[in-house]
Amino acid sequence: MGGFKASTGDKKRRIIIAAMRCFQRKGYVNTTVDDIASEYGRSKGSIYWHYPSKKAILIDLFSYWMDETFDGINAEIAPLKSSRDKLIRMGEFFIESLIRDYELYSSMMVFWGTAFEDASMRRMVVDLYRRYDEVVTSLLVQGQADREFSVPDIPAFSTMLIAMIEGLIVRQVMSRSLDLERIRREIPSLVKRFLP
Amino acid sequence: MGGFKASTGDKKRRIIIAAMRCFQRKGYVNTTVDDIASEYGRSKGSIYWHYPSKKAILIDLFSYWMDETFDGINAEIAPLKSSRDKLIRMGEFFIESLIRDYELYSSMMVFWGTAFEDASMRRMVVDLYRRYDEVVTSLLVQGQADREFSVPDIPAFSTMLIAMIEGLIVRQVMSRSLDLERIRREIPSLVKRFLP
DNA sequence: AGTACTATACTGACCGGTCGGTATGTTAAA
DNA sequence: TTTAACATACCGACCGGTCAGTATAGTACT
Repeated sequence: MGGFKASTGDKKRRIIIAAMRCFQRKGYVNTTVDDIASEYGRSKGSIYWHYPSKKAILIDLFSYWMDETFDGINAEIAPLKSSRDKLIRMGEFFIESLIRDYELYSSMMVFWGTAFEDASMRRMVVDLYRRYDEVVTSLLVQGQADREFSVPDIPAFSTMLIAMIEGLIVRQVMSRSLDLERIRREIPSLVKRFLP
Repeated sequence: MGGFKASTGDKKRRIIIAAMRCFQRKGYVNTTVDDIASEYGRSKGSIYWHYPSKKAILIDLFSYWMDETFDGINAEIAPLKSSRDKLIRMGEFFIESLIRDYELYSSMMVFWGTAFEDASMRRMVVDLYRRYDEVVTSLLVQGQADREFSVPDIPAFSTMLIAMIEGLIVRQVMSRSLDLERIRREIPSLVKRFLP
């Protein structure tokens, strides 16, 4: 993460970044294509040369972010052996990302906003859930197989763990008032209670 | 909950219900005032006789729901003695409400959507968080004082418990695919792990 | 080197529909 | 006959999307 570097004359990438900044400041509905164009430093027509619609920009931004997120997670947990440690690291990673790239996460939350209004965006968010679920569930299965811990109901616990992370992100973006450092510190003790 | 009865010729109440149904189907942005009027069974001019703006309807709906929710929670947990039981009951109550009044929760989620776009709506959501926090924190403090359980960091744990509930609601409204009965069954064991 | 041609990238005026909100008139009950 | 409650017709700002034209840079032929 922390990525989104606009270097190589990749126009679409640059437009995505411009859009991200606008969405972050004004939300999706309140951002006009002219806003994006002016942040991009070009005119509106130019935007439409690269993208067929405003929504296509949002979708592209979402896909990009989703890929980056999963690459980040995998890189973080790959070197660890214990499944419990991987889950702890995953939780910490999200909170650290939220602290570091707050603006990014903030702009990503517009997806949730649009998903409540738009079926095709909702499908993308649901796909994201599915991918989170795959990761967490496989870690719970692995840890149980290795006799690291035992959980009564893996799908239910997986769902609840993911829900907690998501809830924290949503809340922080809304209120900007959480003591994230403090929460990060409590993650190991929390996961250990969860998975004794 | 399960309320929102339109009986007493209270026009504003009826308008709120009509708006709720529309928001639930189409989201806030995609619902026009004409939609609300037609669901209300009257014309647009009539809506504007009762409410000064579309947003005022949303805000009124939110306040109404917020009050109902906290009344519901208090009624549920009042008869219980143990703080841990109260927290379990609270969790179960939310899941049960989500199963029973799915449409209601679904329409409430438009607040989150608008809150990402609109500062005044965000303030209302933040106020809701504050009220949740008050309830959960006081239960954790009480339980700790009664030596029922011990938590290392009450604010952090309170935040995470609330985040989990919120995350579950958001996800269910998005995906409609959770096995909520299963999750409800796991709440006691989860809270007991959380608060040993 | 000069010319012709082409693909890419961009401009900005413009259109057309939508929708929140308003102005004005109507009805029915007290 | 007053007024709460509603209907109808309308306004106008806003904005996503279009399009005819322009600029630039690479290529190919002479």
